[in-house]
Amino acid sequence: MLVVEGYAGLSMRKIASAIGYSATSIYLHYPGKDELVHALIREGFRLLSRKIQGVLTTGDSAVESLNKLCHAYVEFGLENPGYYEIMFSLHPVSMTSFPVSDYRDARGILTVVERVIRAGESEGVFMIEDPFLAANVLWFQLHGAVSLILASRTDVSIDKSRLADSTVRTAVRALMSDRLESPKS
Amino acid sequence: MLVVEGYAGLSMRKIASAIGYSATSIYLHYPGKDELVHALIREGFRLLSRKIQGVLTTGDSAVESLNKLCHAYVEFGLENPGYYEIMFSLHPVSMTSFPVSDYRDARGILTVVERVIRAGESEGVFMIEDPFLAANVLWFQLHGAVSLILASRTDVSIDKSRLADSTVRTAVRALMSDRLESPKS
Amino acid sequence: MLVVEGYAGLSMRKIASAIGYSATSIYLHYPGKDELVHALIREGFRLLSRKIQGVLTTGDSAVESLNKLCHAYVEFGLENPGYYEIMFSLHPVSMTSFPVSDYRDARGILTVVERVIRAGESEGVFMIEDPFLAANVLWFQLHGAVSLILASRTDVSIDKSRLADSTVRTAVRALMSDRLESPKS
Amino acid sequence: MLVVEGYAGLSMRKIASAIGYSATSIYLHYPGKDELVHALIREGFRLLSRKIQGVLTTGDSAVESLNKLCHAYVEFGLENPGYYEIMFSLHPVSMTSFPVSDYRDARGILTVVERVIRAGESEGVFMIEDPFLAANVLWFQLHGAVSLILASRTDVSIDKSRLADSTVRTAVRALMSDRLESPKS
DNA sequence: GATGAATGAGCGTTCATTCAT
DNA sequence: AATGAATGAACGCTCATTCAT
Repeated sequence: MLVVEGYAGLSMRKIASAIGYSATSIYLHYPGKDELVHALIREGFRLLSRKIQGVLTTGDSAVESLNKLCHAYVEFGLENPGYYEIMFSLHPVSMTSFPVSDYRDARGILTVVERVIRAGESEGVFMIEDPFLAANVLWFQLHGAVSLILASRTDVSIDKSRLADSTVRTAVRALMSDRLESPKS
Repeated sequence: MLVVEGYAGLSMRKIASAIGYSATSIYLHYPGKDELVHALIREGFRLLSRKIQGVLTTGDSAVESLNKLCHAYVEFGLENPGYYEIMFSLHPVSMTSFPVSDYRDARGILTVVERVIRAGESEGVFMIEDPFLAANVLWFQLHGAVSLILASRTDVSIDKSRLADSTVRTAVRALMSDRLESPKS
Repeated sequence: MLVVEGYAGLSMRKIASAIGYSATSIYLHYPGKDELVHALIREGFRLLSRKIQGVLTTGDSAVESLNKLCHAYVEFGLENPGYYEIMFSLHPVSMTSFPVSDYRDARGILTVVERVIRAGESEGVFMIEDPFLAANVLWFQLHGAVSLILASRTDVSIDKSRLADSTVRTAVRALMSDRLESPKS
Repeated sequence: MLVVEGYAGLSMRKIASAIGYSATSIYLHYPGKDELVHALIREGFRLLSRKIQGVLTTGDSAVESLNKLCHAYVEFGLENPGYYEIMFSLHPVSMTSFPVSDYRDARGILTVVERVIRAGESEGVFMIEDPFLAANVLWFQLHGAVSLILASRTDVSIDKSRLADSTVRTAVRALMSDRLESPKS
């Protein structure tokens, strides 16, 4: 349902009728809508996490790893627009009481990126002052692409996969040439 | 209203009472909510466009221009979360029948970026194969930052302005070092 | 509706269908159920107040006044069980945010009683230490009768009007013989 | 549960989780909610009955007995608002099919009162024409006090225990001075 | 004796929209 | 140009109850 209509189209009633149960039945498994969405978010992170873990191969160079990782992320986003929306775009106001612990999985993904970046530093191919900050910026780049493509905000004249490819290439290359000083703030 | 509550908090009733008119009166000016939001989107693009135009100064180098432009964009997003949301994140489903022509303003902004990039090429400081593609990728980077910051998905331990600064710096630098071949797709 | 089903049977939907309107329409006149019930309570007090005022005649002795007043109160309760319930029995939990000012009307009624009691003192027929306290106790007596009769808790073998009469007589006489000391608490 | 939330807060689900059983299990012991509440009502009467029996001492004068009895009743009501509510205020509509026999306990309490009144007559301190009627009126007085205090309808400026004391005193004294003719109805 | 799964009915409420005036 | 009155649809949610196990 998330895929088709996005979060806005996600109502207890619709879910119920979609799965062939009464709306009441959902409340047997989740205390309320918040918790259900919450569970979906966790599931989304689990899927993304698995996909990312699955793509990494020991023996790969840092650049190769990063490339795979970025492509996996973008692919996940484009293939799971509903999950992606609740994971990364759902307005905070709708997310009251969502346990911070559940974002640990998300952090976990960022940590993987960070680790690859550090590996690249060891290999001498990346030169980063603040790997965590760099991981965030990388994430922004990928998210920007996924987000705008999903929101159909990109020019139809450009192929989406070309956009994705360029984004990933730019993102990875940015790390390779990043030998300038970091902000002093 | 958009600023305070975001798109979710935007209802005809609330708008009506906020402007001191009856809800019915809105329908004298807009056929429906879609068209009203549509108008708001145009207004948003007008604001962003004006902000970006206002920041550019003749005589600036391409890099300087690009820096200013990027910062202006990010600033606009962070200062106008509601506008930003409907301009770039609102789910397509809610946007049926939105005339494509209205995205011309948006395109206009991209075109400005593209022009600056071309100027940088003339100056010899940028080396880009496909300036339009590059402009899009640049946009993705900025949007990713704005979007995730607005959605409160960034680690609280990192200062938001530092995130923004790093993003802009990375984005601009990416253009400067982009001397590799473009995708063959 | 209150008459037939009591407060428990008072739902926005039922009201709506009872008056031949949609449930939504009620919200055009009252912000919510609380306020609607609130308005009903005020209306109830207005009715009771009018009934009590209407029964008092200048020239009556205090005892006569009190008798009429008590009978009017009991009669009101028995004839308007729904109103009576929300006025005097509705559980406080359902009454959050009910402006205290609205109970001023209720107080007003008590004040009338108090005034009559003071008049009786002047006439030398009542001897009361604390007229306000006495007015409350009198109220308790009447309310007890109304409340239990409405709740069908009285023995069916006793005629309800006889119960009411006895209650009123006892209540009035209690004031006449009250020449003992008041509590020292 | 009745004590904390009153009848309104009494749901099968809540009861079930409170006693550590499933909601379904309750139906093994009671055909439905009505019967369960019914049982609670009986339990309430048992508690009240025991309290009243326990307070009576052989050797007490009728007046003393009556005083103790009245205080016990009021105390029970104020201490067990939930029980008191279902015993004496619950709307008849919710009580369809409640066997009248179960009110025998209630009657029993009234009978105790009646007996004390007759004892007082023998002692020459009470002069009552219809002891059963008088017992009812006495009950009304006490119930009125309990009911209005529980419903938070009394003026906050008057101490509740003072209200209770005055009520009891008035009630007892009413019997002592009741030497006038009864209604002719 | 006990339960998990399931449900229909109902709740108060909000929404975008229409229409006669 | 403006509005009050009205509505159907939908929302999240709670309830007492049933039934197969």
